[in-house]
Amino acid sequence: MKLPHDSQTFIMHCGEMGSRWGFNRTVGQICALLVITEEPLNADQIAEALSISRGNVSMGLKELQSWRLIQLSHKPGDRKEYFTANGSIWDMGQTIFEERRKREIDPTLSLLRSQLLSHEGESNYSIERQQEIHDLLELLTTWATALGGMKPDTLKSLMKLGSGVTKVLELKSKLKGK
Amino acid sequence: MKLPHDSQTFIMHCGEMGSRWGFNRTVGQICALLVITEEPLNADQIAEALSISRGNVSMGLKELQSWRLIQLSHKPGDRKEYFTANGSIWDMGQTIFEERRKREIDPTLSLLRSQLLSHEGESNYSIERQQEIHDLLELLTTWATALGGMKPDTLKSLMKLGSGVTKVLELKSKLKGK
DNA sequence: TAGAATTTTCAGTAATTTCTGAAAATTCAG
DNA sequence: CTGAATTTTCAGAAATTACTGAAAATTCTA
Repeated sequence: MKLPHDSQTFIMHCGEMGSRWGFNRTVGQICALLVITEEPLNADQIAEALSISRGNVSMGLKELQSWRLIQLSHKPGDRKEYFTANGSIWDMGQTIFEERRKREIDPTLSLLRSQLLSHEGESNYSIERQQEIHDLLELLTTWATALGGMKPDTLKSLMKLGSGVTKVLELKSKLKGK
Repeated sequence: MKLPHDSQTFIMHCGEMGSRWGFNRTVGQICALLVITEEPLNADQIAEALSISRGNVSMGLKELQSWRLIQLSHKPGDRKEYFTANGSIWDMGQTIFEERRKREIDPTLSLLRSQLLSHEGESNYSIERQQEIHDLLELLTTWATALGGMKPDTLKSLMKLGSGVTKVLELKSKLKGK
């Protein structure tokens, strides 16, 4: 399978960015390939398109499944497994956001909870700071969950508000004040 | 310098999480140490507290400065450089958020812009998808910039709204409708 | 300006992560 | 069941990233 030049460029870029996004080069490339390809692809096609080993593709697909970013499908009369990107770009964005929260925030939140439990009442600079981090992460998590629960369209209109949210906030606090 | 057990635990945890947060173990540890320590520390103290080499501390501090997460200070009659965490936990959170946007989103946005420019008018599945990603990232960036510009308190009250934002959104669209 | 104090750099080494390819496991049609 | 098709696993190799420590550079004092 020969890919057009711009697809190549995009896939290679995603490979290079992969590690910054929380996975490795190959996983980034496979994900990009599936996103810009309309038809489902099987592992052999992916391996050939990206010139990587069959085993590596298998591991990459497993990883992408754990991120809930790809979807498995089958073709009649073909025993191979085929894969496509899971949902719209927007859906995938939300999924990545959510998964990263789980991997990057949850473990720390859980550690801080236990730290603070076993030092209840005590008070020194270190504990106070850990408390502050805990509170920030907790707030962030609640907020992220709220956003994650929104339909893409609602979320989109919220984001389009941009800094206009401030005004809406003021409005709200005025109403509440009465 | 002997650190209390809970500080050790926290620092080691941050070291392990470091790579998920976009830097390496040592950088995570140094950052954690500075966050939970009230007094400014110099490079030798950091090296001793974490049992790492002087050179490694130097590199780590450079990295943390590039993230704008630490602040340099001096003591009268002491030529050494001392470091503290830069701002409140909340400030640091905002800084990390912003820096990560620069490192994780901006490069891709810029690549997609040029891809789309050189394929204007054309239309195939791959290009369409790249366009969608571009639009999502652009929206995200605008939104992030708006949030980044808010004072911590404003942002905090926005986040506390949680899913309540939806209601405010409805309110706004009603007002606009009139 | 000399030289002591301090920081930075970087070559070499250590540790970690990723990748390959072949063998093992699984799945499924007949 | 059998065995061919397919996927998964994983030991070892390759590539990448992180760390050390000593030498070079810088900064400051006197």
